[in-house]
Amino acid sequence: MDEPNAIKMPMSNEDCENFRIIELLFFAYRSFVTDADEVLSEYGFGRAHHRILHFTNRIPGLTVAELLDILKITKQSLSRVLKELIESGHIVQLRADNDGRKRLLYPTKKGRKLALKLSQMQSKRIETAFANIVSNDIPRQSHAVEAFLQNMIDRSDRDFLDQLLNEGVSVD
Amino acid sequence: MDEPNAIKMPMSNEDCENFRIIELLFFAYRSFVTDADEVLSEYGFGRAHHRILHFTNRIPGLTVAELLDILKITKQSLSRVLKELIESGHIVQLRADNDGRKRLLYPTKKGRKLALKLSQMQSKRIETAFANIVSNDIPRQSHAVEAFLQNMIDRSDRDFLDQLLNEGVSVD
DNA sequence: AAATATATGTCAGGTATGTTGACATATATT
DNA sequence: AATATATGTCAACATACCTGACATATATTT
Repeated sequence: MDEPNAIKMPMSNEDCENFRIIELLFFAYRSFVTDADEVLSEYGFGRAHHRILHFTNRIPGLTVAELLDILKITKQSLSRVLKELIESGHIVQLRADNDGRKRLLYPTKKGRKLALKLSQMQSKRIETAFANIVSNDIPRQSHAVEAFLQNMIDRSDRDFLDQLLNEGVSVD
Repeated sequence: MDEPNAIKMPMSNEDCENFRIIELLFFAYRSFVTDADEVLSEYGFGRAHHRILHFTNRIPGLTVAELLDILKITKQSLSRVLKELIESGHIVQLRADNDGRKRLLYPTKKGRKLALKLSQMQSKRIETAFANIVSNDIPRQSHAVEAFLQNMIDRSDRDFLDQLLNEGVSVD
């Protein structure tokens, strides 16, 4: 009964200056996190495991409370995933000498190895993205950022998206 | 029975050059997406709704298949969320003239308005992040990227994280 | 010493967003 | 007429988050 009232004009940069950056962030981040997924699934792990493993390796001896603060999730949510990482021998908990309530989290050798493997995969993508920023992107810093994000996106996505978002769709 | 074998050394840049970028991406992206959450929840919407709404506004008249390709989710998953956006009057579907099977997605006035509101929130953070790249970050493009990502992170997180990740934790 | 606060863990149930597999329908194409 | 394509829908399930309530061990305060 309502007439559809469909708006057929695409949103333009006049509406919002940073559409391109907004979208690049979305796709770049997706490619970035997806790198690790395949390896993680071999262990029956997900992204939640990855985050915990990463920060435990990066800040060995951090407490559960600190980890919760970093990840901004609830202890119940952390608990389940952390338990699996402990059972699989990737992380250990040690009682703090100065305060017996605190449980300090440390990676094991196994945990360190996996964390490095995952980080190096992500690092490789980042390295390539930096390397492929061509020098005529320098004049404006925003261009370097834009180029970086663009380069972070999977090749398979990049062409498809560029076509869709830049050439656009006919507005009849 | 197993001795813990806890590793107490933090991972360093020698292990992996881009730890800093990896972490900045994580926190920057989190701040970026969290901007919209509060507004979305007023409508009973989540991030899935946001993504659909965004691309429907950005590419009005896109098909369901194209949207699935962009979001890389299943049609069953899309369906549930899209249905809510249609029922709430943010998106309409119109039959394609040239192919009656296709349902073209368009925002309504209401949908356009919400999409713009959300984009402008995110754009504001991006704008500020660009503006606060100080000029001595220019020499290397990577510095501009790093500064940008750093500036994208919520103030409240930034100081806490900087302390935790740079000054580190005592390794006894 | 007793009361309280802190750090952690756990039980139980709920939500949002994704998945797979099977099947239905309408429209195009061969 | 047969097949392919675009979409929708039913059902069951997985992951990763949530809230609320309660338990336990250790520190700190009174």
